[in-house]
Amino acid sequence: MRTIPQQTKQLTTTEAVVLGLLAEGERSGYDLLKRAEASVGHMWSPAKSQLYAILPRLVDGGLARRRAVRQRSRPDKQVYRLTPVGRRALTTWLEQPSPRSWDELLLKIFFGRLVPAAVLLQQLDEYREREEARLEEYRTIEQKIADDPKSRHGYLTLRYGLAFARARLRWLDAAVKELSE
Amino acid sequence: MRTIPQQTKQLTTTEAVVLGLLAEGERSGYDLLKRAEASVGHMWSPAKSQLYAILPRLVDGGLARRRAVRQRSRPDKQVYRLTPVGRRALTTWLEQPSPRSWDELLLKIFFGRLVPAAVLLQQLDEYREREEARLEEYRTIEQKIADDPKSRHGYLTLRYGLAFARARLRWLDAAVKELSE
DNA sequence: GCATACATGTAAATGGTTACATGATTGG
DNA sequence: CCAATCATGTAACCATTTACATGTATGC
Repeated sequence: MRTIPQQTKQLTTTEAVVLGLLAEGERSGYDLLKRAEASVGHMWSPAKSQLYAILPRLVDGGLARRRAVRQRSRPDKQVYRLTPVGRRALTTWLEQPSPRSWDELLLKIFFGRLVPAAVLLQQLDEYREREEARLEEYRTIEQKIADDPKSRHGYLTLRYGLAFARARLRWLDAAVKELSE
Repeated sequence: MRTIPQQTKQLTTTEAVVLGLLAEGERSGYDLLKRAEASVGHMWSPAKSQLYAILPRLVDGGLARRRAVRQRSRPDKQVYRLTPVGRRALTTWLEQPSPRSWDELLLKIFFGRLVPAAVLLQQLDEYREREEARLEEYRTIEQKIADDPKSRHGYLTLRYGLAFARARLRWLDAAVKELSE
């Protein structure tokens, strides 16, 4: 049995996003920046310098392959393509439980077509619990400060928290429903 | 005319938060960590090491003063208090237009009692425009991908964006109303 | 006897942003 | 002629996190 080269180290969010975009097909750094801007960029957008730093790293790690493309009327470019190892790293990232933040959860949903719906449902479920706990916490705080005129400003931000915890739970419900079909 | 010592450099968000908490009164690093956890921590919470790094910097910059407190049954501690310069730096930060993120906007509201309501209303107003633009953008995208089965996952995250842009606008309305009284 | 709260820090790594640098081609 | 697009990077800086380090006092 041969051992498959493994990325032991965890992907950073930015790396995962780059892999996710690369999963659509062969792309140059410039392409990736444009694509990101128009889609996933609303959730996560790397700086140019960071992107160009990451791409060679992915190649070194065996997650992507580079190919030089000659062009006449444009500057030559390097295009990158996912390797099977890279694709595996991406799905592993997608499967990895307990997203650390909403952004991460959303990214996993965004790139979720690469993975069975059950994986996403699990991610959503885990987050639901956290969100419910948070809502509970906010409600406790609310009862403490609701009518205290001194905490007017704090109360405003708390109301933001309450509204958003509830909205997130509603979205989670809808997402679970949608992905269960 | 004497020149007042000025912090020319912008405060980082974490520094602003520390100043904000210090505005409540004299506190030790340990106190600040506890306080943050229970209140502003839901929006912004610095690591321990960062807090302990920032406090001496504030003293160096003339924004805070340090005082050693001897204790019998507890380890001795250092408590920090805002100087007038520090308070000024904080209100300048609060007044500074165009918050770069929601987090920053929320923090400014949270510490907003230190500043006339008009300042906050201006901040809210600026953000409203941005949020309306964003909602517009999302709606444009929605029309493009709504019925494309290939963008099911992207559509889910877009719906998150739409729901939240709308929720933010509702919150902005409520906040403006509340602060206009 | 052990966990927790009190109290403060250092060292190292990392992940990311901003600014700088260059240059060809296309379209108005 | 000028602006925008295509194309790729380096250098410097920064804010922040994680891990390490130490020690007392209180309450169960």
